Amino acid sequence: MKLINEDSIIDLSELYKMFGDSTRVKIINILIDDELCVNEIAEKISATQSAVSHQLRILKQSKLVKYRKEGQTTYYSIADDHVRKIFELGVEHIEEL
Amino acid sequence: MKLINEDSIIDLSELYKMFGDSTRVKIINILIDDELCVNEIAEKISATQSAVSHQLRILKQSKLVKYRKEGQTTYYSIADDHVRKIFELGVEHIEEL
DNA sequence: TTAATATATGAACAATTATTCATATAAGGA
DNA sequence: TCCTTATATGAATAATTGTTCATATATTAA
Repeated sequence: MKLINEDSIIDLSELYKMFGDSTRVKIINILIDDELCVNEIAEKISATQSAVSHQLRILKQSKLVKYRKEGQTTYYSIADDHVRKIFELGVEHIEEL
Repeated sequence: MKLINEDSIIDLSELYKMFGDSTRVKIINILIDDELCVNEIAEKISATQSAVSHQLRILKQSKLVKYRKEGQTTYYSIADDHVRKIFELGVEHIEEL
C-alpha cells in the first residue's frame, strides 16, 4: 500500500465525512436498493423535509447520490456501486466488533 | 442488501466519522504499514504532539489503531485489515472521480 | 533525587456542521 | 388564475468536534 498525497487525504476525509453523519447514513441505507423522493425519505427516516433536503444537497455535491426530476417530484438514488461497497464494508466491520 | 437497524446506523456513522477528519486520515495513512511512536507521527504529519495524542486516543477508542508500550515510548499501529480495506476502498473511490 | 524525554489529558477556545424556521420556487390541478 | 403539493434554500441557532495551551504522569538517565 503506497502512501497518498496531501490533496487526496483531504478528498478522502471529505468522502468519509459524508458517511459520518447518522442522518446521511440513514438516507444512504434506505436508498441502497430503492429510488425514493424527498418526502418518502423524510417519512421513512423520521426527519423533517428540510433537514433531508439539506443533506441530499450535500450528498449530491459529493456525488454519492444522483437524482431525476419528474414533474414536481425529485427522485434520489445511490450514484454508483462504489458507494454501496463502502457502505457494505463498513457494515461488515461493525458486525465484527 | 438488507437494511440495517437504528443502533447499527449510529455505529456505522461513528466508524466512518473516524475517517472523516484529515488529521486522523493522515495518521492512518502513515500507519498503514508501519508502527510508529507519537512523536514520529506528529513530525511526519506536521501536527503538534498534543493534537496527535488526542486523535490517537479517539482512534484507539474506536479500535482502529492498537498500541504497545516500550519504556517511555508508545508505538501505534493499525488495528486490523478491516481498517486497511476501508481506507483502500475510499482511495479507489476518489481516484475514480 | 533531579533532570530530561515521551505521552496523556483537562479546559478553553475556535471552527465546523446539522437542524430548524421561514420562505422561495416550481409544477400540476381546480 | 389561484391553490396545493413537492422541493430547495438562506439565515439563525444549536450541537459537535478539533486544536491549543498548560500541566500531569511516567519512564529513563545522570
